[in-house]
Amino acid sequence: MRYWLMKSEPGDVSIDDLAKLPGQTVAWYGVRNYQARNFMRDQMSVGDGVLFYHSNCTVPGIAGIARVSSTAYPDAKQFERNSKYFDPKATHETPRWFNVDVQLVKKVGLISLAELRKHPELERMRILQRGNRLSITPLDPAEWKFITGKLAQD
DNA sequence: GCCAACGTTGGC
DNA sequence: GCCAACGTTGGC
Repeated sequence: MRYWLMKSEPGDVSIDDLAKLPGQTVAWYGVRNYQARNFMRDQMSVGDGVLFYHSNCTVPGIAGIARVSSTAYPDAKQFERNSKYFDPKATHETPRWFNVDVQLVKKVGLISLAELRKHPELERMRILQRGNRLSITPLDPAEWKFITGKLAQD
């Protein structure tokens, strides 16, 4: 059992968008960074905990709790010629990009980035490090417990 | 919209 | 394999 923070731009898929999808589940397509891809492909298991993070928006922060609901499989968008995620070097025989499915567990009151920064317990989180841009980052179990137990409000 | 930080690309 | 140029991310 591992824990992850996964960024989504609410203009693309917000927590409310996720809540409306069939099964409240979304294919986490479009990751085009090898480190983030490897986390999904090599380390994620069904049931892993996910903090759903809103990035690149008015108030960035954690918007909900979710879970990994599939193992990794080839990202369909890499094969779609008219998609912005199309990759001409990817083939069905040797796909380059993978994604898991993510299912909503519950929406929480937004835990802003500013709020996260207030807690010394969280100071080692990747998301709080200067220059961090990785869209998927692992969380320590203690960080997961602190955030879901102490900061998350229904 | 700015811009610092970082990842990727491609010429050599 | 180096590294300059370029593109992207994402907070502010």
